[in-house]
Amino acid sequence: MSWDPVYRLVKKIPRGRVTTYGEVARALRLPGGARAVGYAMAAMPSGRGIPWHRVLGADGRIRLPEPYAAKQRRLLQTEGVALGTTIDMEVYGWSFRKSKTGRTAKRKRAKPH
DNA sequence: CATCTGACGACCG
DNA sequence: GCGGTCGCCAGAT
Repeated sequence: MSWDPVYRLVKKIPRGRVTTYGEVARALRLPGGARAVGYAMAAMPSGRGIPWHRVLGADGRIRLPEPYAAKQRRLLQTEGVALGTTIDMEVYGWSFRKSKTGRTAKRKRAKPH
């Protein structure tokens, strides 16, 4: 399937920064297709250097089943992302576009790794 | 070909 | 503020 654009976009996410499925879907012109993006992640070939763990739900919550969620949390922590009940998108959130509501511009203070 | 499901998101009660 | 429902796209059965 042609999920290449999705993978490429995810790979573009800087270390220590995260994004949402909806954000990716919008960047790929897939309105409402956030689920499709999630499906793409599930079908993602492992070992491709794709930082899939940097993709979260719009609420900054991990939308993965337990086994994967734990792994994702660990990976994010390794990158210096503060993991609470929900990840602070205003701090670690990252947009593919130049600027968006907050994100890169309004970010509070990313915890120094 | 019809229907359900899913690593989502927004709306409504 | 929270929980439930509907809508979105793609794949599987």
